[in-house]
Amino acid sequence: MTIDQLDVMLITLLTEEPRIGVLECSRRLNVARGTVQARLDRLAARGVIVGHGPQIEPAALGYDVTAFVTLQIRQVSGHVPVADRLALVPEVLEVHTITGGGDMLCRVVARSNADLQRVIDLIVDVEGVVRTSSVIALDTPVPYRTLPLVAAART
Amino acid sequence: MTIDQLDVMLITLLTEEPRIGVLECSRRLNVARGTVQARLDRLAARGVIVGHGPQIEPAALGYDVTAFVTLQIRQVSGHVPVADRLALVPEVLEVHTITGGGDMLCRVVARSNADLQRVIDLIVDVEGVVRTSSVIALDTPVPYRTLPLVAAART
DNA sequence: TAGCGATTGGGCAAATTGTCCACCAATACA
DNA sequence: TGTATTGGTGGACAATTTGCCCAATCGCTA
Repeated sequence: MTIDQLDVMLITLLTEEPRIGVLECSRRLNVARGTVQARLDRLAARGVIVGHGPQIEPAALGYDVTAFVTLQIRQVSGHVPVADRLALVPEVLEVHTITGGGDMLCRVVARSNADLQRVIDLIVDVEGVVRTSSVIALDTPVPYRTLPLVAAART
Repeated sequence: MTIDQLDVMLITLLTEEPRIGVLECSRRLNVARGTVQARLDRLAARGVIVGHGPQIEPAALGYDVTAFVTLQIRQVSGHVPVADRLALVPEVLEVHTITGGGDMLCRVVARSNADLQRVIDLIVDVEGVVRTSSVIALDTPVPYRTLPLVAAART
């Protein structure tokens, strides 16, 4: 939870140029290689870095349409079975339970607006879903990022 | 845009075990090393894989609260200047322009509910923002993922 | 049938990794 | 005050991996 300047620089460096290895990092940051390795191990152990996997762009796969779908669910059986079934839909990228008028919020993608209808129909058909309300993301002026947050979190 | 079985297996493998290199991938998938390299280059060139950077968990940095904030903005000057100023707030992780009653949707994080108020105040203070409406994410039964989508997109 | 893109299997030098070690400085603690 | 503990440094080593080259083969299509 405590992040210092070196951690921030390390994360920033790896975010901007993921291909460079530990050795190159240590050269760029003017520290010993062992230090970089230790820092990365520590960040991973603390759960700050949860993975290094490839980041996929759905639009490049033809899924140009992103939408946020708010669900109202039948409260009786709880939200877990609903979430489990939503997870079976590939186009559902994430699901949250939320406060406010709705019960759940899903991010979904689709190949087109017509295809979005199909995806929404899949969601509506999920047992326990009473009603849905969708908004389409027209543009994404700020794509998902965490670097500014990391910088702000430094001690 | 055309993804085949091998691409899917490669992305899956790298997502699950990002540390393994190209050579190890080729061994696991029973293909030549050059093939794996060529596939990765192609996926990157096509924009399917947009990065390999470390994935950061905001909660591990103390940002336990996630919220979605819908904004109504003064339409006159457009949304670009608003988005630019929102981008200056580290706790704003992403911004979309949307259809429906609201004009923009932001994902924000904060250290606590009280801290969320501070972040929302920062957003309200942005020039052009007329009104905000927030929902807090209580739980995330399906965290962000793209693997099922990748599998579904295969030819 | 000829051409073309993709894949294969191999080879090579250079770079990187994983894993040790001893040593030093700062800090916390009894 | 003396003593662990922690984090960093700099170096060493073998083993592995990378980047880059090549010629041959395969499947498909014009």
